[in-house]
Amino acid sequence: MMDTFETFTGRGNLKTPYVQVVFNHPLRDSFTYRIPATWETIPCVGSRVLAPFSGKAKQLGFVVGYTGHLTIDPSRIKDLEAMIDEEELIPPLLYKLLEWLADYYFSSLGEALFAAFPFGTRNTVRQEQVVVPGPEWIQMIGDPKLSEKRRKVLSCFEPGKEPTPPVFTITGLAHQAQVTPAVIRGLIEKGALQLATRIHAPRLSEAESLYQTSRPVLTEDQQLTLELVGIALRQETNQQFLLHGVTGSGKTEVFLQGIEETLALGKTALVLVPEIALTPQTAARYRGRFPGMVEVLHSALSQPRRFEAWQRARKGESPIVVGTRSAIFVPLPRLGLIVVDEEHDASYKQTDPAPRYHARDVACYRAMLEKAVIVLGSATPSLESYENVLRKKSRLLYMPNRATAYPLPAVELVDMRHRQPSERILSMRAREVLEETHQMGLQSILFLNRRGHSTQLECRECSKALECPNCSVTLVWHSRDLSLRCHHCGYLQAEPENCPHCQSVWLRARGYGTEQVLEVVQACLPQARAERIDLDATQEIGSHDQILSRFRKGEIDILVGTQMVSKGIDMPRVRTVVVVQAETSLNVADFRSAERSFALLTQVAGRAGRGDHPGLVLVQSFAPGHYAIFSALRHDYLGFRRIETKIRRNLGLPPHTRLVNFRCESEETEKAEATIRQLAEILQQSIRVNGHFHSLCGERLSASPHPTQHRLIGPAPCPLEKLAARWRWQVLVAVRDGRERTQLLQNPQLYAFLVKPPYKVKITVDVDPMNVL
DNA sequence: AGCACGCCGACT
DNA sequence: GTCGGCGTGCTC
Repeated sequence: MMDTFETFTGRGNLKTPYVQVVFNHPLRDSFTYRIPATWETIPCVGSRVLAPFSGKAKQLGFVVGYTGHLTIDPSRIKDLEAMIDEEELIPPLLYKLLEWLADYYFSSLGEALFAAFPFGTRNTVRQEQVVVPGPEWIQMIGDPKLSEKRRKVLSCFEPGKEPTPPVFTITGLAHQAQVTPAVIRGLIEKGALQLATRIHAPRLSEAESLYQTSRPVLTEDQQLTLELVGIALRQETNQQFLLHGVTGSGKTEVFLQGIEETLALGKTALVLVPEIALTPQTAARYRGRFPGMVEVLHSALSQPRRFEAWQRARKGESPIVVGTRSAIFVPLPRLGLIVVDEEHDASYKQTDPAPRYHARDVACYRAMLEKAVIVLGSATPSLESYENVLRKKSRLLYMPNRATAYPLPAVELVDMRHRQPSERILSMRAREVLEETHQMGLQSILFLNRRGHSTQLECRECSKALECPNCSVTLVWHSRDLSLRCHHCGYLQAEPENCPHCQSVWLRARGYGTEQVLEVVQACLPQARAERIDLDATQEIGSHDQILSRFRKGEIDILVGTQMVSKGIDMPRVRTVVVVQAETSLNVADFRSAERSFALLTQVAGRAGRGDHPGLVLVQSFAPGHYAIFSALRHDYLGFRRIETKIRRNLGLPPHTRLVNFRCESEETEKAEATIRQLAEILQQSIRVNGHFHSLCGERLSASPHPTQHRLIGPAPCPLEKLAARWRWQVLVAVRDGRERTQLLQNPQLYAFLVKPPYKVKITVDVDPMNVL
């Protein structure tokens, strides 16, 4: 397929009348279509076509190649319906990247291509109708008999009015002039106004002008780092850097000036940011520095908007793109620099629909193909990225000093094992500090990674907790509407009067979440204005951004929240951060839970003391001896890494190996289990180590006598055994490197099993999975 | 993944 | 008697 691709990227010279097309479904086969004889040009590889597929449906597909001879009965071949893109939508290098991606992450090429082009199944080219003055405008506005309403509309286009030149949509103009759209249509008929099509109207937002900044003076760390990145950029070869900078060391400024150098070389730059961090402020900082040159791509954008932004990037009209995970596929021409900010963040890994890719890793491969420089930035680099430094695949850039006036905040541990009953949620020390901070006229943040009021409702008689009927988790009690909710499948029920098991009326709430923390704060400090920011609050009150901007303006004194407070808050008046229960994320059943906890604690602590006051961080914990917690207290990344790396090595887990997770789900747990055992059997057979096979279950972790190639972990029920009424089982395979992984997945017996799974069982393959064990 | 064809329950 | 449930197998 690749050689035909090389030959026929251009068009017009095709001798063979058939194209191969893939669709957005898991089938790996391409489908052959005839190019209608009437077509003057042929569609090129990486462009979209409309084709009749499966029944009477016309489906959008991507052209992936051409062929002259048919392998199936010619009478089954159908004609293409239409050509959607005149030119290739996916340029050759990006196409190559996606072929690699489909192979690496075990998805179909169609899924990969459609993931890179996330604009639905219809052609989304949209041109906006705008109103502009028509030929009769001058004469009409000069007419003294002109009606009041019409005059209002026409005067919107007088010279000197904002915006210049005046551009309105029909509804926009109607709103501006306080008339109905009918008035405007009347004026269009008269020729006083006319319609024009506009592709795009970039406007400088308020936030943007707020952040319009000039280059600040760099710290020594920043200067050195920038110099090294600059040298790499000028060499125009692929080079990978890991920028390890403490919170507040000014990584973003390095990125900004790196982009400046990139643009000066006539190249373009791509910045990836994690999902939650993409508050308008993040993008505004880039837009402010490079007005009119930045496209922002994220999930909240409407499809037409996203498509427009994508097109402008593709045509080189906007040389900078800032975006979340899927922005890694934006076809910027002459890509010179890729930045992956907060590279350790798990939201870069796509979990649900295939392809289950990791945008950071895709970025590294893309940088290689494009001969671009890539900078991964983090205050708490992932072990994988740090390992790449040790293996010389990547170069370390270290910024140990804060760029702000104050050093890293003092972190104080509050050992909750020795608390009074009254201090169940907030220790006396925390109450003191919150009050003191409030009296100083400064702000505080309380962090707890758990929504709701109480984590469970438990019967006092039979001591059973109420569980979700669809998932294997307890229901969380929400005080707002006295409801019980499942945080996984969205199940909702009213608080019951009796225990469903023994009918007892004695139900008690146990465990606490952000709702209860807020209650405690309000009870302790009634004089302070405290509010909550979590998924529920953003859905009830208003957007995440609204709450944050009120916090910034000082309308809120104390903010209680989940992960949402850990990012995107860079506010000078925050003195105190309280981590309500540091070990919550440690209890998650996953081998990365320590790493995630450490990163989260470091991240949250970094919110304090960014202005003119030294910061103070209180960490309340029942497990203060855990290395993730004590390392975070001391801002000791390297110490943490040393311990964690050793543990992972002993267990044969990443970064020393790579994992592939095979998951089975079914309505019946027996079916899922039986299937996963069959799968494990196939995997076991494909392990060619003279019968040496190491099963790794729970505690029984044995070091292998000789280095084995692959090793199975499981099969076992998934950490979330039942989700949305489906039972889940998994088996993990640890392989040493990418070559072994390829060998494993190319086993034809395995492939056959995966493509045709048993009745009513779904199998998913997750390469480099994030939430396992 | 969709979607059509195909064989068994509660409705006009 | 039919409308429609979703089980299963195919899609150039």
